[in-house]
Amino acid sequence: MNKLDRNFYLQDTLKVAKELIGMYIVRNYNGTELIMKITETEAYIGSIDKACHAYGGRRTKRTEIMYGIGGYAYIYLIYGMYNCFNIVTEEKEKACAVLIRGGSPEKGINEMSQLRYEKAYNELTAYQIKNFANGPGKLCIAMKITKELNEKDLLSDDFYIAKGKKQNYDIKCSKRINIDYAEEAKDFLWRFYV
DNA sequence: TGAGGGATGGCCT
DNA sequence: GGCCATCCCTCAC
Repeated sequence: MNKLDRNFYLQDTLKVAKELIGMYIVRNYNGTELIMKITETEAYIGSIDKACHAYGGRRTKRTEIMYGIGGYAYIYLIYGMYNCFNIVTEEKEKACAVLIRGGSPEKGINEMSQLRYEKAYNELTAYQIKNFANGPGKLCIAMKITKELNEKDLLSDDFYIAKGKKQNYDIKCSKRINIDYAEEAKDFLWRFYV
């Protein structure tokens, strides 16, 4: 696969969030290559964004990786049970990131199906297929993305993002999800999907 | 097809 | 001690 280089991640966060649509998350899990096509992202823009963990320059042990240079994974536990996978963007100290909100399985589908439902893919119901990875927590379950991958460099060989074939996606944008606490920032159109 | 609620634990004040 | 960038089941329609 055609791995993205560092410069890609150093661009404007909204641009990165949009261009990630249609690209691939590649992960080597116990010798099996898992590939997920990205279908939904959200941008979180550092100190100015009330929905961002780094809003107002808030800097803690958890958010420290966001203050580093782009191209690293920021993975955290949400609601006590689920992981969310983010990609840090832009230069050091910007504390911006893109949340991967959804994807569709491309390779290693049966392995991912086992991780997700403990069933072979061809045994899944239509409902389960529809809900395979259409949410940040679900996507992380399917690819076994856990805290162990937090702060990992996405230029590594076993966990990275790869360019898709040149395709024209009809990319839509909308408000972000479940950030009602973020006041005016909840209305920013920083969610992208196909 | 959609609303309602419970599970669950790290993080931060 | 309260808050969460979620998911899934149940139940009604």
